[in-house]
Amino acid sequence: MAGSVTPLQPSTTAPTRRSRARRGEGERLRDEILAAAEALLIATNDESALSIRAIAAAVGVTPPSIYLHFADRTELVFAVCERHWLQLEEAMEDAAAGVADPIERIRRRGEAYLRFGTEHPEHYRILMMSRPDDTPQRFTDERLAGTAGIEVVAADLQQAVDAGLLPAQDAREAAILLWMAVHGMVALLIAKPDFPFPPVEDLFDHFYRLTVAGLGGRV
Amino acid sequence: MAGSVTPLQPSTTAPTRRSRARRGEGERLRDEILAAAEALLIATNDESALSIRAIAAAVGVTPPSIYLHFADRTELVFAVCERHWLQLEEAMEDAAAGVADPIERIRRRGEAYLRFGTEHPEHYRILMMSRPDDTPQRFTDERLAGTAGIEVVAADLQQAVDAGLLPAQDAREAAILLWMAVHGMVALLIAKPDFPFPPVEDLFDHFYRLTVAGLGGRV
DNA sequence: TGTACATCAGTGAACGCGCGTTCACTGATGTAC
DNA sequence: TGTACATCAGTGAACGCGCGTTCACTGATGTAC
Repeated sequence: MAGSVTPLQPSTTAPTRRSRARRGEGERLRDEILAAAEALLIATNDESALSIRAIAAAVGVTPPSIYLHFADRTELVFAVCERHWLQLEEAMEDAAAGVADPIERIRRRGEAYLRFGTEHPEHYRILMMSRPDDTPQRFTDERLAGTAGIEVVAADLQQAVDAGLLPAQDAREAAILLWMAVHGMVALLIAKPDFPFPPVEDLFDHFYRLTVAGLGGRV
Repeated sequence: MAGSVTPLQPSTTAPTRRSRARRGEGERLRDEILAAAEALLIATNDESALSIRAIAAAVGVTPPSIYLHFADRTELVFAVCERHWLQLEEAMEDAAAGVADPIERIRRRGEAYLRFGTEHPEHYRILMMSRPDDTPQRFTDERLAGTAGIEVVAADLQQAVDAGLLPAQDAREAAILLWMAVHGMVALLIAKPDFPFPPVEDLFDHFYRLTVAGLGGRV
């Protein structure tokens, strides 16, 4: 058909006839590559669609050009992820900002985490569900703890304990437990999208009440 | 080096000089293929190592022979998984067998689930963490619910409610929540093996106490 | 104002790889007569 | 007891694919004189 869409074709996807960057503007391509990669990831919801060739085609450039800006594919994928690391961290921070009750802060962070995961399943998959060997080395574990909000949640828990809202307990371990639990929600929702789960809101609400009660707080 | 091991080489992996099956014993190869696939999966801990060619080599047979018994690669991988589905179900059943207290039964099932996941990470990954499109159609969602123990755990929860051990609640939804939480533990332990998690036993114990308290039971 | 030259963003063609799968075949095994 | 034939477990060679990556190059852009 004449009018049918042929994706991955530069003509439709990329700025018509990309013009070569001027001297000193080499970084422009880098941004375009990242943007195209991100668009591809969102459109296909499939990390394996992020091939050097596909990205190059989407940008409207030949594959070797990618290597002008990234050492290899892994680095590129990492760079794409990095944006989303930050986005996840930010979403959690924003959600908790200005809230006085430490337990409520935790709830909001959890909600933001859940929302991020369900709204960006393939990003979440890459960040948290991919094979360890595929994960670039720079994703250090401290970084991970930070992104997952372990430290801040532990701090909030500690504050709740100090305020007498929760009984004394190992805040860090509890924070890890919460992370694992909310990760389980996100991960299963992503991996089994057709499974007849109850509505996410109900699940999260139930989960939250269960958790707070479990930690010894008043629901 | 003369003595170095070259894996995936039939000579070392497979029965020396596999003899052709006799008439009517065609099924023998099918079993050998599955066994080799499973061995490969365990040895490499990597689903992508399960290529038709690698499996054929491990069995000591040519790639096309695989198609005598499996329609395609997906079917083969599925057949490998099927064994582990059953194994997981069985492990949970065995763990709960003969225990009178419904809450204790749930705990044992959870433990068994956790152990299965940590001991067979790649199997667990395929079953529960892979992309939905990669999952063979026959993995229906009812099947999944059964394997994850949703129904039996829900029944135990209901029994606990009826016995006055827990306050009234939606048993099925609670069971799904438990599944999600324990899945979160397994999935993160698998995906982030280098992360400094507290010892698994501590985590599970903490998790169990939190859960029971959260559900309204006495810890 | 004009020209030679250096710089640098990108190209074009090719490399070798492992993969799933197909196809026409071979040759041992068993069976009918 | 012997032989022709059907069956069936497996083979060997090849297909086309998309991939990451390398290499020598081109040609527009800017700069020095």
